Amino acid sequence: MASKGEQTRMKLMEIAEQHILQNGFSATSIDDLITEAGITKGGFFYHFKSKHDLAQALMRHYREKDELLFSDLFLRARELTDDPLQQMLVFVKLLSEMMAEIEDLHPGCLVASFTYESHQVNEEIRELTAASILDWRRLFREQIDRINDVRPPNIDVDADTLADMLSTILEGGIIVSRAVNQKDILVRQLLEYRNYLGLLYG
Amino acid sequence: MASKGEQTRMKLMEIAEQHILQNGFSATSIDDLITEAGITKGGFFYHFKSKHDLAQALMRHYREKDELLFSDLFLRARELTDDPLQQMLVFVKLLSEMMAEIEDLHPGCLVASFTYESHQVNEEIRELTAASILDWRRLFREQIDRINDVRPPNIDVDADTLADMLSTILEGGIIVSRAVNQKDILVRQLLEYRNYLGLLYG
DNA sequence: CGAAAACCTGACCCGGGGTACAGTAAAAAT
DNA sequence: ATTTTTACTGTACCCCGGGTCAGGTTTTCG
Repeated sequence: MASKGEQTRMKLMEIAEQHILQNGFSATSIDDLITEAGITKGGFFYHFKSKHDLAQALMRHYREKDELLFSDLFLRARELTDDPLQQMLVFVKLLSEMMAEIEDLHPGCLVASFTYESHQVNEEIRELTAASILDWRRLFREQIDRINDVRPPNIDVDADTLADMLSTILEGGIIVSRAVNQKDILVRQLLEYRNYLGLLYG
Repeated sequence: MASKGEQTRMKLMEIAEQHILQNGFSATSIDDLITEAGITKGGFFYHFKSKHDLAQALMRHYREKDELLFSDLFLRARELTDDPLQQMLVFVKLLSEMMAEIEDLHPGCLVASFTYESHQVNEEIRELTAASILDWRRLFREQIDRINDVRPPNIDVDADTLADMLSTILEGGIIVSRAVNQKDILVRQLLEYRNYLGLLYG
């Protein structure tokens, strides 16, 4: 089991994620975090040597977490069907269901948070946000290549662009959903991506 | 011509927009703005009664500006063709070209900035961000309705969702472009929306 | 049991941020 | 030309945030 220190560290990271998604990185004060975590300033700086250090740890952690999540959803999709297109359609469906099931508040993404505060974070964090997006591109693109191996698309599209489109709709859908305070918009947008794939390969 | 006060006010708003898009609202200090504008703190508070007041003025201004811009692009599209679908395709094309032409830095959107700092801004600003998105929905939806009047789509899609998809791709495309530092991604994503429309009504 | 390592406390520093306001210069109005 | 309005300047205030540090407590492990 996790040591006491690891638990506190994790707790801080979870609290920080929520704060950053609602308030942004700059407006997330260490005071807020430690108050909610029930520790003191010294305790915070025992775990993280600075606020940026926390942000880096956060990005690293959620990059891994997303990789695992997406891989898992693909695995589940591949158990249901052998057709790459169907697998992709199931993947997006599962993803949309996950998004719908986030109970409290709206879904958010640290990549977007840090991107809109890019001048407030250091180079390592910017690299991590870029790396996350490129992870997703690679993962989605692999599946799209598999689809293309089975049957060509009805019109000529760039595989990377089609892969990025899913990230784009995720990030954009989150913003539009939150801006108008309607959670179902994100789900609908993801399903619209499915429609596009259907027409492209149907 | 604009009075001296109006000019300074505008200058402050322009500087503030850039700062907010790069650093976020919370990290945008009044000191930064007045230094760049060449005035002092007192001068700032002559024009805006608070930082939030500036943010509200900004959102109001850019909501109007976007409305005008989008309307203008539609007008230009309607001069080129009478077919509603072609008009929409031209509109998106013009929009993508505009985005490509922003010389310095990457495109950004205040709606996204404020959305990811929603707990840092007041209710009026949140209402203005929602109103902006709903403006776009109405504008895009009107055009989609015209397309549907001419010919039905090949698959059943919700007109509002299809309208929101353009906002989604815009917002998402901005984030993905900025995150990986490749401006052409946004353009490609917008063109992908065109492809979708093409397949949907082709 | 005892020592070493891990974990945390709480007071303090320092710079910066938003705000207020009294006074001043420049522009506009009469 | 004089008054009035507009557009500021300069300064002082207070709080808040990131970060430091010397020491205290709790775990872990031999």
